[in-house]
Amino acid sequence: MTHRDEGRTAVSGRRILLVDCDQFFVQCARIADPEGAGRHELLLVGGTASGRGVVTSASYATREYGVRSGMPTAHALRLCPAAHVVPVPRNICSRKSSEVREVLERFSPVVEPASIDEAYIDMSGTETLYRGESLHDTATRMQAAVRTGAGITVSIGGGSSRIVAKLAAGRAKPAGVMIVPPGAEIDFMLRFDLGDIPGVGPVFARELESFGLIRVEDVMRYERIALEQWLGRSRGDWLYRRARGMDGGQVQPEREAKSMSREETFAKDIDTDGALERELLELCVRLGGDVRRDGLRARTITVKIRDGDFRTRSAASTVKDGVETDRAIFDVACRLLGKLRGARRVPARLLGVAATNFTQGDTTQLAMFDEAAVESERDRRLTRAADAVRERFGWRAVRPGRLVDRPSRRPPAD
DNA sequence: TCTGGGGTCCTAGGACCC
DNA sequence: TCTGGGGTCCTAGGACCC
Repeated sequence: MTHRDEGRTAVSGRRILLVDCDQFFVQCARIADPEGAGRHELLLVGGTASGRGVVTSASYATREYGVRSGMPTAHALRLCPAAHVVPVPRNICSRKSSEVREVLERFSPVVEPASIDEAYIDMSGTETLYRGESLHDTATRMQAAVRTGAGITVSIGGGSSRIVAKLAAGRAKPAGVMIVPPGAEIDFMLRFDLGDIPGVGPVFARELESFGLIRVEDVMRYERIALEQWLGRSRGDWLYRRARGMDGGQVQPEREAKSMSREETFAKDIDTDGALERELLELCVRLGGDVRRDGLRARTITVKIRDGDFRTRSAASTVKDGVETDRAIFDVACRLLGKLRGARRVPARLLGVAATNFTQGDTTQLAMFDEAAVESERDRRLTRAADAVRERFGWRAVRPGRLVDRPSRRPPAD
C-alpha cells in the first residue's frame, strides 16, 4: 500500500462539523450598539484608549484595506484611516457565544466549544435521526437556526476529521457551508499551503520551508520515515497525518478548563513595586472570582510580567492544597512578583496572574502540617460570604483594599 | 507597524524517589 | 568514590490558536 492509498482508506466514517462565527466581535459590537458601531461599515473592534491595543476583529470592509486581526490598531488606522474603532463588548460576546452553543446543542449532544467563536460538533450516529438528509442540508438548517436563535451569522465546514472541517469552514466564509465528502480529503488538502494547517505557525512554516516544504503537495511526495528523519519522530508523524487531513482528535463536549488567567497591559509602563502590587491585587481578585465560580481550587499560581522592552518572564509556585481565596492567591502571587522584580527591576508593560493545576474545591483536605495551610476554612467561608454580597449588591460592595497593606507577609518558601 | 487577552500543548532540565 | 535507570512532579519558556 502506498502512502497515498493509506490516506484514502483512512476515512473514519465520522461526520464532524466546525461552526465558526463570521467576524464575531464585529457582529457583537454591532448588536451592542446598533446606532454607533452598527452604522459603520469600516469597523475595528479592539484597541484601547491608550493606543496600545491590537485589532481583535476587523469588519470585512476594512480587510479590503489590508487590515487583519492581531495587527496593532495604530497600524490598522494608517491603512484605513476612516475606520471606526470600538472596544470589545465582552459581556455581549460571552452571551452570544452561549446562545450559539445552545442552538447547536439542539442538533447533536456532542458539541465542543473550541474558542469563544467556534465549536466542533460530532454528527456521527445522527444519520438515523436526520434520515435521508445530507450533511450539507443539516448544516444549512443549523446555520439558519443560529441566525434566528442567536442573531449571529456563521460559516460551517464539515468532513471526516476536525482538521478537514476546520479548513472547510475557512473556505466557506463568509456565511457559507462547505462539506468535504468521504474519500475526497486528500484532493481537498492539496489546495493548501502547509502554513494554512492549524498547528503550523510562522516558526514551523519557516523550518519546513528550509526542507523545500511549502505546499501540502510537497509533503505528499515523501514517505513518513523521511519526514520523521527531518523533523523528529513525533513532528514528522504529525505532519504526515495532517497533510492527509487526518487527526485522531475526538470531539469532546464539556472539557474542563485547565487554566484561568487575568492580565493587563498598562496604558503607561509601571516602574514601582508598590504600584505593581496594587495592580496584582486587582488581577488576583478577578481571577479568584473566576476560580470560585467554577468551584475549583488552584494548586499552581503563575505570575507573568512583560518588561518595557517586551521581554516576558514568569514565575510559578505550587502549593500542597489548592487555593481559592483572593488573599491566598495574592499571597502566593506577591512572593512570585517579588522574585521576578528582584531578578530584573525595569518598568513593566504588562502584569498577569494565572491559576492552573486545579482540584475540585468541594472536598476539604485537612492539612497534615501547619505550613501547608496557605488558606484556612475560615478564609474560604469569609470569601464565599463576600461573593454572595457582591452577587446581590454589585462588585464594588466589598472592597479588597485592606489586603494590600496588611502588616506581615509570609517569608518566601524557596 | 510596535506588538491584547484568553487559552492549549509541548519541551527540557532538575529535584526527588525507588 | 563513582555509579545505574525509570518515573513523577515542578518550573520556565515558547509555539500556536482565536
